[in-house]
Amino acid sequence: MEKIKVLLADDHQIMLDGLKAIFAKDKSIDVVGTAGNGLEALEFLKNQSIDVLLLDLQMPVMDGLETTMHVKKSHPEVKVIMLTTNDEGSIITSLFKVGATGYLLKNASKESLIQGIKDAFEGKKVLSSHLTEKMIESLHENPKPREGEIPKITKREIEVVKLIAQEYTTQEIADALFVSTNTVATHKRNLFVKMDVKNSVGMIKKAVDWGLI
Amino acid sequence: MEKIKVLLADDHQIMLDGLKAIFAKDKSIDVVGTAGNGLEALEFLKNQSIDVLLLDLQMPVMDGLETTMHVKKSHPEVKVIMLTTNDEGSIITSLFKVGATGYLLKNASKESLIQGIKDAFEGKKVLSSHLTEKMIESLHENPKPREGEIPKITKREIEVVKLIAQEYTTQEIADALFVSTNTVATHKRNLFVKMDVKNSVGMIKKAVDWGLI
DNA sequence: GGAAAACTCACACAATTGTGTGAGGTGAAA
DNA sequence: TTTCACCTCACACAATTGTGTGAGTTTTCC
Repeated sequence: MEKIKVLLADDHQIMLDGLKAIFAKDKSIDVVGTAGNGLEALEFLKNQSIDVLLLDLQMPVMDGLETTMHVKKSHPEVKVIMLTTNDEGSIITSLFKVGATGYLLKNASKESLIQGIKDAFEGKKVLSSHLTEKMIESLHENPKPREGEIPKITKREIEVVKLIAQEYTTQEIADALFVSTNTVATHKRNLFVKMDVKNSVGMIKKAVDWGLI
Repeated sequence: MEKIKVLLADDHQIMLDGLKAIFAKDKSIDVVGTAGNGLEALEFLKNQSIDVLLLDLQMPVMDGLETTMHVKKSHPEVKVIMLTTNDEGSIITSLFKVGATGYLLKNASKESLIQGIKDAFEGKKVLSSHLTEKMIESLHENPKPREGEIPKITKREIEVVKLIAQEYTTQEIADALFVSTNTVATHKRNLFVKMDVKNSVGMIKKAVDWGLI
């Protein structure tokens, strides 16, 4: 089997040494070079092809995010794994948007680093387990706007809400449901009170929040 | 080290045998019993304590979801990993809501099954890599309602959108921004055209979609 | 330094929304 | 059988929104 060619980029020499030591023990990974910042990494790529780029997020001269953008533009086949100390959720979105393949924390175990590189090489997305945790948490936090605090919305009212969300006017809703505009107005009136909002805009926002529509 | 006590629950005997065979090779995992459905699993728990419950989602008599609820109520310390063939995103939310620790696909590798049990035992959340992929994808799909198709919304217009979303009336917006109501009306007018909507409700829905607010 | 884009405002009018109040009918639950 | 939630409707009026048209400033950018 061909070895996986890896380039390391980090502005701390100690980190580079540590990573090299870790990967030296694995016979399927070959560290073909190191770089002190993103710019150096790009230079390296001009002369030599690699499979995986292990990239520190925080670097002077050119940080991980910017480097990723450039690398994916000039060498789209290279898998980029971001290595970082922090675990801000905010950055992660833009990270994958620019084409990164993975995101690992620096305090990850040797095994997960090695596994991460192998996974990335095979085309898999790589996420620090810590991040996975976070994502799961957000998963069951979102659809929970405090169970008990959602008032009872009746079937008919939900129909009205949905039509309002589709930009129907009161008249159009009345026609669609075969009732008078007065009835629709009453439903809206009741909904405003139940949902504690001032107008249709607020209503639709809460409805989305509550998963009503 | 104490072995991890695992109970398997699946309505297919073959599956149970297969799982037992897989775990037999690992010296830190001890399969202490098997069950053909959720009810049997609950019965088992009355007499013997376990660490991890590997549970099939589709089962007669009592399915995985319901079983999880009962188990977490009577034995909250037990880690439940759901095992399933399908990968519907829809179910996964409720799964973690009722307290499941993990969610793995049946076509997962032996290694990931074993690792999953170990991770769960240590209190980590476990997600099939396949699912992780999906989550990552959704991560950078959401904020991308077709890049090019989002029209240019100006700074001022965004301010207006945000205030509308907060149920401000035109008059209130005018006061907040120190401009006349006519100006606000013009901004709204332009926004309706740009965003191709009929009224404020539609506007706020798209604004949310587009990540404007 | 000139064009284009963004922001501002006016005025008038139609359309729609939101509010207040009152009330009749129906089905399900107690 | 009586209560109660839900759905229905009326009428009137205030408030707000949405539209049409035109135009004067300021920023921004080439």
